[in-house]
Amino acid sequence: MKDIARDLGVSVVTISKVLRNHPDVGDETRERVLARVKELDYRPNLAARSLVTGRSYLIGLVVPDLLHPFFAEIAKSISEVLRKSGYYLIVSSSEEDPDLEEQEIDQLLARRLDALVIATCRPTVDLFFRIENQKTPYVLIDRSLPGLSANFVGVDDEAVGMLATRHLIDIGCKRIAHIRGPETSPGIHRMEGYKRALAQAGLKVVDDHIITERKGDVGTKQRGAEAMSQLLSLKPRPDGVFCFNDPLAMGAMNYALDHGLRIPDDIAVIGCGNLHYDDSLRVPLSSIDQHSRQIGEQAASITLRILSSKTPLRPETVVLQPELVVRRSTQRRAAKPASSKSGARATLSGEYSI
Amino acid sequence: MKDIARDLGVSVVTISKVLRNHPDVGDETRERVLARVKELDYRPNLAARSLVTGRSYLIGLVVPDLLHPFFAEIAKSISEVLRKSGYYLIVSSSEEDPDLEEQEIDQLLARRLDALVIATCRPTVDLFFRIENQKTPYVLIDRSLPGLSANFVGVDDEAVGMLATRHLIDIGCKRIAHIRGPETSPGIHRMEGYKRALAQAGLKVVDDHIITERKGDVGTKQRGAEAMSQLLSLKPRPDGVFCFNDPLAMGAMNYALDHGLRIPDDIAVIGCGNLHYDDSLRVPLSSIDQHSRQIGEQAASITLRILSSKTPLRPETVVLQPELVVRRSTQRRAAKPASSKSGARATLSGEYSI
DNA sequence: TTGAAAGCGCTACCAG
DNA sequence: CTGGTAGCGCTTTCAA
Repeated sequence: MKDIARDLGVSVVTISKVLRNHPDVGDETRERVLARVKELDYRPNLAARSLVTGRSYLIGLVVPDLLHPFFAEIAKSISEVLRKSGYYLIVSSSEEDPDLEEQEIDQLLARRLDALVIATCRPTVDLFFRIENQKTPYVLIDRSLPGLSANFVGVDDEAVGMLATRHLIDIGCKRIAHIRGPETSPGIHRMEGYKRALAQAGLKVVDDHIITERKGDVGTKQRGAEAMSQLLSLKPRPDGVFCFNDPLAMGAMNYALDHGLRIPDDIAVIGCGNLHYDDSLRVPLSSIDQHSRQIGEQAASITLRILSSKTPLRPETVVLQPELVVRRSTQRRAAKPASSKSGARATLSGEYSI
Repeated sequence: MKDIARDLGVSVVTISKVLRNHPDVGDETRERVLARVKELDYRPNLAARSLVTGRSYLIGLVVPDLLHPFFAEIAKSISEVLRKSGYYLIVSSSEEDPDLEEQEIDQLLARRLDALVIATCRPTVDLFFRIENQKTPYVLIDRSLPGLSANFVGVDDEAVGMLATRHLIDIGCKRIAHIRGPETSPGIHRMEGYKRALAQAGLKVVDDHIITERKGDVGTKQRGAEAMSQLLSLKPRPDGVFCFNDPLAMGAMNYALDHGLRIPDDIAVIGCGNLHYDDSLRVPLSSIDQHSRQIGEQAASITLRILSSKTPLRPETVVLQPELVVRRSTQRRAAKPASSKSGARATLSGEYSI
């Protein structure tokens, strides 16, 4: 910048103004500066700029696993929305490791980002108080934390559990199992929904029917297979399984099929996530859609709202209603009429905001 | 920092030293500083630091699509390697849009990152000369650009095409089609490999057997279905298809199955990417593994090497050899013995570096 | 319309 | 071991 100033015989201030489209600058001068800037392919140092303005136009996103399509899709939708307002997304992955997540967040805080969007895998709230201390605004997605009043966008996980379980009941399952997720809010609430649906139908909760994920595990597909093997050793054998997510369901289905069972006739399976490959599996998988795109978009909107507001806003919560997508893995002969190539969408659409 | 200095009656310089583990500081002073830092949960402003040191410890990664597991996996592996050396990854997605990619790269350059890793979707080299002008080191992955002598890590795409096509020939296919990829180096070279394998086997290249992706398209799965529908209208019908990647193959298989064909008996299908769900599909999909993890790791190593070298290194090229993974979609009755649950791995392992 | 001076938060350099 | 001074590349403020 100094160089350009010297070359052109103007001051750095003038250049700075031109670069920011400040009106206070003569047309001819502006042209000359622009020409030289283009010539040199000069780009102002944004880090230096944000040091003085106090705004980086950088938003951090922390997810537990970028390889999971659910989070990849969220990253994509957040990024799209932010970009329109000139914000830029930094994505980082905690690999489902609370300690790594802390490091990542520390790093992002130290870089003085304008805001953070976090799908946390931490069990406690302490870290978030520290974030608040730094006055960095943040939005939680997918997973909420009890005792923390923060911005949150996610799906109604209890409804997920109820929708899935009730569907299994509807198609005639009597012994419904649940391969549950981790000890985060979705894992907990989906299981609660499962239990509640059973109770409402007058069915008992059988302890052996609930398979708990061991911690610190990676391959959720293999995970699903192990869980299914446990379930199949039970007698009487369950005739329906609600899986915490689709990768788990995929592994579970594979195991059942490889052991000679028919899906859904011998055992029906439903997952959650409605991933794009669900309809191409050995048996197309019924699932609960959690509206990942919308989660991202809402999280981004809230972030932008906070950033553009002069006064601190009070925390906002957006809970999306899940949606049942029926495919072959739960379509029994005499069951519901609903059916189509891409799966029939049913019930409970819409969203509400508290 | 100033505040701490005032509170403790020491200078900011001392604090700075403590924070960077500089040896030149008294034990007692160090303790006092550390204590106060912890107390305030103080984090030095890394942006300010990098402004003066000229190093941000930030590496940018630009991929065409984060939702694609291939790139997600690369992102993950790069990040893991870099983290160990204290570098941090900024991921951004170009959505297969050359203009967007340019914007993203401009943005990253303006932030003065230490290096860039790019899977480009641009057809021309101009942008990269601009990057070189800025003296920002970069490594190309997956896609190379003719006429550009840059660091590159990728798979031998011609070998991919040959391996896949030869395999189809081996199992007895006579009319082998190719659903090709975009006009980037992998798309081009895989097709060349396909043609070469045909030629080597004395088979003719039939124009109608090569389906070209229309540009500016999104859903590669639907893409595959459309391509397959074209192929099935041919007479005589092809009896084998090599697809540019697995999502494409997934769509193609679905279409064929939905139209009453048997895979592999009526038509064999092979893809590329060896994605984690390949073995769970309606017909488990044979594929060519491109070693995504290794691509990421190598790219990260090269980056680190450049960053730690005082003198500019000359461009490095790493070409990984692809690997055939056989599953049901190409396993015909009387064919190769190779077979196992997770697919049999065959041939050409290893890697070489030029 | 232009630019000189001050300073964002930090580190490099060198004198004490 | 400690700290004053200068300066990274930019923007802000305000006087000319």
